[in-house]
Amino acid sequence: MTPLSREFFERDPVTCARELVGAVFQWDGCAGVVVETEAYSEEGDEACHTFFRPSARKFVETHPAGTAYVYLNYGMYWLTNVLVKNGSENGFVLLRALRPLHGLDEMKRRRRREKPEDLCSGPGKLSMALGITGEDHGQPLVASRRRGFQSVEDSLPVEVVACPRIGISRAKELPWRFLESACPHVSVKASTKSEV
DNA sequence: TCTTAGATGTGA
DNA sequence: CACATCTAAGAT
Repeated sequence: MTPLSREFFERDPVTCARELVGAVFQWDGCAGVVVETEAYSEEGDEACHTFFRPSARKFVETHPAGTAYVYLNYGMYWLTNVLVKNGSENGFVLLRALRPLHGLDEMKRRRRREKPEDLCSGPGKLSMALGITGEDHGQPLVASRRRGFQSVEDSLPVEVVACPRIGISRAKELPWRFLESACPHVSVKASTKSEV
């Protein structure tokens, strides 16, 4: 296990989203394997916040790669993203699902659910299980021992599939959702299967 | 297992 | 007013 450095997030969002699947995300006492992500691109992606929110463009300008971008969705769910930034292809990776590893009791308490598959199987659930809120918006997810990503070298390779993103109304066709194939902890099973 | 309606706050 | 969601409830 070695921490992902800022350089990891200084590439394009699609590559980062795909490669984050299989990494471990830890947040204080809780941790889980990333099993589902989505990429959002600052340029040419109408579903990205930067497309219709000046404040999001400002956020990209004023923060380094690896910063948490957290916002409230549908009035009640926090969604957790990582800023990806290399100068030419900026964007975000949305964390959509984890397979819980540590801190299950705390997750269960926050989620008011018992089954492990119900704890982090969706972006709103994930943030709730870990206790991520708007307070964490703008906080770094690199260069911290307790909060951030770890690569797992000695794990078996997982099969990652790409398919269209979920729950958006624009740019629906882009296959920028990445998930671990046949994993019971994802939010929605893969539709159009194309192995990566 | 699936489909549906309703709760809810904020940026533009 | 749209929105990168979730849950309970009801039908199948």
